[in-house]
Amino acid sequence: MVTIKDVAREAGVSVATVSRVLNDTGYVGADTRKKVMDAIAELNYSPNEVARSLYKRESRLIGLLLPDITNPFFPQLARGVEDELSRSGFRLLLGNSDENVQKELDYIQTFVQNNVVGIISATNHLDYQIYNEMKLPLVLLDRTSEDYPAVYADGREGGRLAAKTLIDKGAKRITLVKGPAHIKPAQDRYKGAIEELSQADVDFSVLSTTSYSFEEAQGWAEELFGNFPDTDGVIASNDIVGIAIIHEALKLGKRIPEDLQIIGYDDIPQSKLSYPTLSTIRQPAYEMGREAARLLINIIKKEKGIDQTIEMPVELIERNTTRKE
Amino acid sequence: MVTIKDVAREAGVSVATVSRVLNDTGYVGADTRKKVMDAIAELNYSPNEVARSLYKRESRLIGLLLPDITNPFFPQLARGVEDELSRSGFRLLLGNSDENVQKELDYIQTFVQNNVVGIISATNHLDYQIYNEMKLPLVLLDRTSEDYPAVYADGREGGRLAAKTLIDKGAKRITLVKGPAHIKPAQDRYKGAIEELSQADVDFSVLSTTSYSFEEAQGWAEELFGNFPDTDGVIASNDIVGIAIIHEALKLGKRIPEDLQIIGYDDIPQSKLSYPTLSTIRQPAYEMGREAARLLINIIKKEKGIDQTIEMPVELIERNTTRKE
DNA sequence: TTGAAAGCGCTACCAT
DNA sequence: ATGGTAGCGCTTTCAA
Repeated sequence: MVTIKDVAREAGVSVATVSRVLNDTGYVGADTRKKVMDAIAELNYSPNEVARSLYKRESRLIGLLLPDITNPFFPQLARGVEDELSRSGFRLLLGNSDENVQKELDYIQTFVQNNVVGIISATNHLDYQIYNEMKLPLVLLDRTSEDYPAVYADGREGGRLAAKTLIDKGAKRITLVKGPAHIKPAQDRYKGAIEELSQADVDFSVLSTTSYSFEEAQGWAEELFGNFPDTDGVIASNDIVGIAIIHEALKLGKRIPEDLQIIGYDDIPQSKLSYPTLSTIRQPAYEMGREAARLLINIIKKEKGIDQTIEMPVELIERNTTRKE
Repeated sequence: MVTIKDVAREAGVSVATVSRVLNDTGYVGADTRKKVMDAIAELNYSPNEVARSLYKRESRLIGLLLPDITNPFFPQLARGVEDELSRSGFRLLLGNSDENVQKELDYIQTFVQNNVVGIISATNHLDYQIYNEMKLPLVLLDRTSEDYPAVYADGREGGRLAAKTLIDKGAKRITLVKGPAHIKPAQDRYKGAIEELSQADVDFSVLSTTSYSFEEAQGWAEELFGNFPDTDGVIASNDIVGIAIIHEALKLGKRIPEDLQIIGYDDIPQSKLSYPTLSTIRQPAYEMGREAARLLINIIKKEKGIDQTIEMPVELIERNTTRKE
């Protein structure tokens, strides 16, 4: 390992001087600078971030806490975060919490132990207690909050939009799939949809579910048609569930969208590869990730916009599981 | 920030003693140990990993380099890696390379600068030069290699299996979708399929593609039926492309699997949510991730099995895009 | 404009 | 069994 000492020796100067050119701080003579630069190039030196971090008590690392990267909504978020962050030279320490408080705490501890300079969390379970105690900048992602800066999509509006779309397109017996109770954004959508549904001249029922997972999605779909066989419009809790419902409906011989309309939520990439392609409410996941990263960087740099809360717009994507009318 | 000094003071002992109980090294009297433990609990102390890392010249961090987490095959790998790694107390520094050499180099530099104790790379572009120069333990994932320990699925066999399946089930005019040239595992599959195809009594054509992405998958599908409208069996380069092909085929009014059989590759979670559900060759992505992590940990601990190369089995998953017969 | 040296929090060696 | 302390690689005073 080549250290700052080696560079200093090679350049014939002190380590202090090398540090100065490295960080572009304080006075350094032009020729001295050149000697140092040459030595750095010669030795192919790059500074040890750990030593830096120890002295400055902050690293160039940012902690990202996700429920589960295996759920296709989150890679998009993560990618947005990473792309934006790396523009400012930050890197990502990643953790999946599985909505498990202990795992979440473990990761937060790791983050703190490694001097991360900020945290982005898309987690749903934890109460703020722990976040309050640590003094690190925190941005919540895919999550609203009174207490912390947050980036999220307008779930209430999304729910309304989903319901309104189905109503406008003539669905009369709508089934609303209610997402997991502990996931806040899922409840927002639900509420939005209920608002719209209860004011309209339609029948509607609710199917409560407890997960978004691939494994269970098919089960929800079966349950749905078991309980509400004559439904002609489904508001799915997300695209995965929506796609599972398409699948089940086709198996039962229903015509989509003639007999049954379906609208999803999220607009994950594969929703345009379903057959028929899934109409859905789009959350701009990648952009949400970027915004969260941007916000966190601002906070770190103590620039304007701190404590901001950014609500991203939601958008109807009309594909082929809703009628053209 | 509470440091080892604070604990020492609180417990009325020296920092050396605290360090000993922390690391369970050397002699510590039972009562002293208790005092220290109490002080740690009292102060809610947890050691600064950065300081540790600086002294020991190694952290508890491992670098994971992926082409693109947004491609649904990789989250599975990543999750397997993370789950296994965290059992041994390691954490993940994540980077997406986009198969871009510069990004890859940047991440490797970050890894080194942060004293990671090992690297797992699922990248395709880089020549080994850079990996050779750094002395860190490296495990290649989803990638074969003469020079490094690697975990991969048997692509050759997978390709053969895919081809054999279609042949056995009576496809006569098969189109083989060849994956991106720079992706080694894609070429292995291709070769395996060619082997089988060229020995069988079937017509076959090849469609060359340059990406696996969602965005372009539909384009490949259109091109496929444009060039080979009467094909009755498609070996897709992966599941995403396979699903796009289902989609396009249905649009063209083809019956699946009566007129057209399709077989995918990977068995990503959403392949069982397509309609019809996609028959495919399964790569055990999650397990591959775990194996890679396990292997790396062994190497780090200098245990047996170093330099191992682990070939994971591939498996035919029969769903509804192939005939039952 | 430059260098010497203290110190970031920790581990491990050498004493006792 | 315990404590003192050097040193990991770096940054930042303070002096010169």
